[in-house]
Amino acid sequence: MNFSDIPKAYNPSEVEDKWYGYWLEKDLFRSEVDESKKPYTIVIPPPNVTGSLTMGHILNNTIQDILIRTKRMQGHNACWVPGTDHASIATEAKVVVFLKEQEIDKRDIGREEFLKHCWEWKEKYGGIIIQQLKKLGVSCDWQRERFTMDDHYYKKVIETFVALYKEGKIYRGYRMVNWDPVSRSAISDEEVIYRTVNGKLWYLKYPVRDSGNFIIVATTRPETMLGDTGIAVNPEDERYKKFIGRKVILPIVNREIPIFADEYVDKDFGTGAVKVTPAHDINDYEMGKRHNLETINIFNEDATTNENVPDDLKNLDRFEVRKKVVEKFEKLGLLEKIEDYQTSIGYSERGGVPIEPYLSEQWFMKMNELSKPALKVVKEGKIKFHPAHWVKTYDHWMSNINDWCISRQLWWGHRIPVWYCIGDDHCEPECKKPMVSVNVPEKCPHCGSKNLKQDEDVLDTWASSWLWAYDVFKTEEEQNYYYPTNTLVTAPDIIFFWVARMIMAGLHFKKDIPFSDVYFTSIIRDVQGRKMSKSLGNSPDPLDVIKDYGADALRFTVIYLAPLGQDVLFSDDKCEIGRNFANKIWNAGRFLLMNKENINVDESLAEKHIDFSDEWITSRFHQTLQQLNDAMEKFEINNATKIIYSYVWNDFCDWYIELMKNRIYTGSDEVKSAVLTRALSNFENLLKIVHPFMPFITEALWQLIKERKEGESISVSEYPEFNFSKIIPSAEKEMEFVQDVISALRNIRGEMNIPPSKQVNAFIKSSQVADYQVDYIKKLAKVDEIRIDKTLSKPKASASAVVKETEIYVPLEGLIDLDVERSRLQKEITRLEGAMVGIDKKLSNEKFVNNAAPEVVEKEKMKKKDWETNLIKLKEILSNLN
RNA sequence: GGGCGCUUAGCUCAGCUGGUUCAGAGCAUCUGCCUUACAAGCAGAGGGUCCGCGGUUCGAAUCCGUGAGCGCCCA
Repeated sequence: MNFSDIPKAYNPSEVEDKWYGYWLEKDLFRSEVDESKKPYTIVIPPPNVTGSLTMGHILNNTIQDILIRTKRMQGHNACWVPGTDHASIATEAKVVVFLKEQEIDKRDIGREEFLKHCWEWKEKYGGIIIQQLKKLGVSCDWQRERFTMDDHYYKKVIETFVALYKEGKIYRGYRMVNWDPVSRSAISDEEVIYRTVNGKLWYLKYPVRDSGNFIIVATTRPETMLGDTGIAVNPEDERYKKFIGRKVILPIVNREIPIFADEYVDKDFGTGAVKVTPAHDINDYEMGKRHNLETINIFNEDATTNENVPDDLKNLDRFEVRKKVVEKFEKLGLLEKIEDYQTSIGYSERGGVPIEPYLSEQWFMKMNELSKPALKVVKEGKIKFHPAHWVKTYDHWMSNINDWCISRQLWWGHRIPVWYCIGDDHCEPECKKPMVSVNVPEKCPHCGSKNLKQDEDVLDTWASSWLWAYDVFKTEEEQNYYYPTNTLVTAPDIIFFWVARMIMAGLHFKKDIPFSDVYFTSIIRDVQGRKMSKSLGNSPDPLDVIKDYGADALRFTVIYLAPLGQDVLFSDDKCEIGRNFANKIWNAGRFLLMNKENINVDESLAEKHIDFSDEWITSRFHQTLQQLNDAMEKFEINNATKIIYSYVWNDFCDWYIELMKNRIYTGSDEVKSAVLTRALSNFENLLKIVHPFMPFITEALWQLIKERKEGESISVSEYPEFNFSKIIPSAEKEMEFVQDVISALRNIRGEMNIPPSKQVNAFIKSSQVADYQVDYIKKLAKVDEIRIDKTLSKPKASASAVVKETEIYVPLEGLIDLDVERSRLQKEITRLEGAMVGIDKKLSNEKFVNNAAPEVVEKEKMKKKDWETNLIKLKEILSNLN
């Protein structure tokens, strides 16, 4: 191949599809049970099947891919199970809207027909997100792709319901729930989002029966007065004591309702008297139970008024009826006043409208027993959270957990496996009992009737996805092998919805934790710090970003910007970080490949002609590897990118490649071969540690630098192993010295404004500089001739520097500006003097010398000695400047 | 009201269990360069009372207390 044809700039689009296709074709991400290997398992947080990829998914899945690719290369049996979630309420809402556009109401077409539309919808839009994920380069085992409504999984969800029912952990109850009037379904506490809104407080006057008095109540929801069945005051409230036990006439409705005392009432809120609507407020409901109040439901399922209100107010929307009620009060002269009032209102996460506290028959799961062990494993550290501070949030929620409302008045989802006998005339009282069973019961066990009806409701989506960590594995054998999984990577906003519930399910049904580590990702925001949302239009389409910058660039950038536990402020153009980095790697590879055309690669020379720069880069590599392993171990993935970036750019490219050029261009054939052979091997190691982060470019280069056999891939190559003996302090020290000398010379050039085209010479007063270093210094500092002599004296009209007691002079007859040189030297002297003051203060402080660790004191003394020498020399140079 | 997190260079952020001048990186800025891997680049430079106050300590960006501002979660 002619490597000179390799383009100067990395072009991701040419590379990505090709290699992703190759990986899939060679089935490299397939995992099967293999007892001889240790599994490393991740289950994907299943995205909504009909959703599309967001930046959050990018971050989340990149992290998973980094973990799984690293482990795969390190020899684990890496298994990443992908899949999607049916997202009951979200998907159903979309289909409802879609049908509505064709003027179809789901109630008109019925359940069967509606579900057909849902499946069609799923076929049409499901899988888009999976295709998008593939563009990101993720290494999932696609043969294991699961869907929460697959037959197998569906059955498991149903079996779980039945099992928990039999254990007495699931029950049916008539309760006040969070009702979403748009989807006409109950939702869980966690799906309610509270927002502070500017509302009003209406003061309504209720006439007290048989007296000329009124009681004034303040309310944020005047329309609910139609369902009022009592007035409550605090028993200690002197203002109202005389009214307790009397009745008021409820205006408009003309119902007599009692005035009673209850501790719950806050004397300082409003007027101190509150209206009580047991059917439409959770606190009122509790009070109603305590005082045997009537419960009057005034709303239909869609929050329009029902037959329990006066005729002229029937069938009105809740906000419309509010207006009318207030108008009526005003007309009756019973509206005392209206105040502005800030209040917190619960909105449905899905419907986007205020939720309605609503009494209905629902299925609940008892959480108390399930939550206790789930809290314990996290508090004891059996499951580790990253960052750890989420433990507190988890603890708080788990300790205050309520029973979980698991039924939804929806059709798309896992239909509750409960049947009711609607029997015939022969029904027994027992026939009222629900029949809970995995399979359709043939007949009522009590009356023998075959006239049965299944519960209309489906289960909360999370009541299916909480089994995800094990039921994605279909066989006992697989579950035993892959479960518990290793790491869960997820967004912190579903810590309760999903993480907590998976832990409960895992412990209860599998008797073991579902994963040992949970990585909570950052939240991606826009540059102004706003959450990304469709309505704001501030959410970039990741596929566009991939098109513009490349998947590797996007992956790298997002991780580079995402420290553990911190939000990420993202904009497309930040992907330049990753794109430039990819380009840097590409060109390093290009450099090596171009030289490969003229230089033989000869493995037998790999250990020949080694100098300090070779030892140094190896030493740096192993130090990098050590830091990298450590960072990955601690889930500091963001830190890992910085470690890699710095090694690739600052060590490998800036110094190693630059140093190598001397020998590559001017060495003997054998030297050239030795240097290039080693360089390619070093580069291969570099590619391997970058690969989990940037899989495409590293694969492309890995395939180019050596002949590879069909089916080989960097993604299944062996990860480099840290070797302590490869860290060579002497080589690092020598390199540091050479770097310092070069930097000093470059600094002189820069400060003196000497263009690169202008050659200069240098004098070095030292016995430290070895001949073989001189070539490197010449090349990198662009110096023509270097004279080394430990006795030389300073040449006239020269700029100077002192590096580790070595004096460097650059004669600049005619070029030097003495003022510039003076200020250069003075700056360095000032810096050193400042440092000396600090160190003198320390060392003359007896308490420091006595209390500090001896090695710290020793270090300070050494520093002082070095700086002192340099300082003296610099001052001497400055005073002799001419 | 309770809990959590954040505040370090113009911007975005690193700085682990106090100790190398510890005050850093990237971007942005300024200067000089198309030096045969890379201008998506190279070399050099400028830039900060580490939010305020108090404490512990020989020594604090780092630990403790407190105040202010910002953000998130829960009630």
